Amino acid sequence: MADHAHPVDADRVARARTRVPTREDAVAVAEVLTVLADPTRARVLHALDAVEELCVGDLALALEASEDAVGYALRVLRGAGLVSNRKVGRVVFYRLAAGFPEPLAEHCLRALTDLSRRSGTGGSTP
Amino acid sequence: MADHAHPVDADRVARARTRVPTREDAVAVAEVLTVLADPTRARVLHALDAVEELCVGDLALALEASEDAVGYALRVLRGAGLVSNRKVGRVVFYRLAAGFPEPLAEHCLRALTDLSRRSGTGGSTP
DNA sequence: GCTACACCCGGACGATCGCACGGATGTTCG
DNA sequence: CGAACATCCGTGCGATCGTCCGGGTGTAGC
Repeated sequence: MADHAHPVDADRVARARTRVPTREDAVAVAEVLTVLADPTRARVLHALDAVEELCVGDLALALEASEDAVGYALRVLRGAGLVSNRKVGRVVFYRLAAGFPEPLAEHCLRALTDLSRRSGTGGSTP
Repeated sequence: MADHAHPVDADRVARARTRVPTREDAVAVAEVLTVLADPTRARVLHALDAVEELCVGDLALALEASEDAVGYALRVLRGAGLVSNRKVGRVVFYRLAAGFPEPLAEHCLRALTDLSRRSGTGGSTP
């Protein structure tokens, strides 16, 4: 399947092979990250982390986003099992799911927020 | 601009507003995460983290991916400033960029790998 | 010089994503 | 009982993404 049969560093290739995750695993990770890699969804998670619960309308107010956008974001987050909802009357309150991907994901978000604030988006330092 | 003028929990909304990142910041984070949220790119980073340097062809061998896919992944990673390249003759060696986004990103990747291995993609805990 | 090689680049195609729009569901109030 | 409300769902559009294809650049060896 490879276009050339001449590994320059056969040793390193073999070593790398043992430490590179399976494509299957990588796809799973990518799916989780794809869910986090959206401005609206990330902000929804931050908001839900800041306060315990919020309903859809209030969430839209807090994020200054359209209710459609928030609704779609919540739909995706729910599909990924990251948030859970509690229905009280005609209002639906959302919160972070009980088994939220460890505080690690939140760590990840916060760390990257800090990072992006420091160096900007495409900034490199040659 | 909001469709309804009746916040259910005006207090929580105000509190959430102070802790939710700017949309601008969220976009920056989303861009970084989008770069990581791809099976090929994530595996490239893992491989480069495992061994010091690898050239494109060997990288394709280690990942069992087409050279085109690896080439595109490296192009994107380079554009994001996550990898740097060293040219020796006609071979180009890639490594993690000197100012790699802290080991945090790698932490994040590893943690999510572990997570995805435990519960799968859409797994809930009944 | 000329061929083979390792890699890069630009365009094209299919797939997916995020959001806006319309309609539908269940709930509260007069 | 009927109207207003908060939210959900399916559809469509514009944009972006990832990969494949063909051709190009610079180097190593004969």
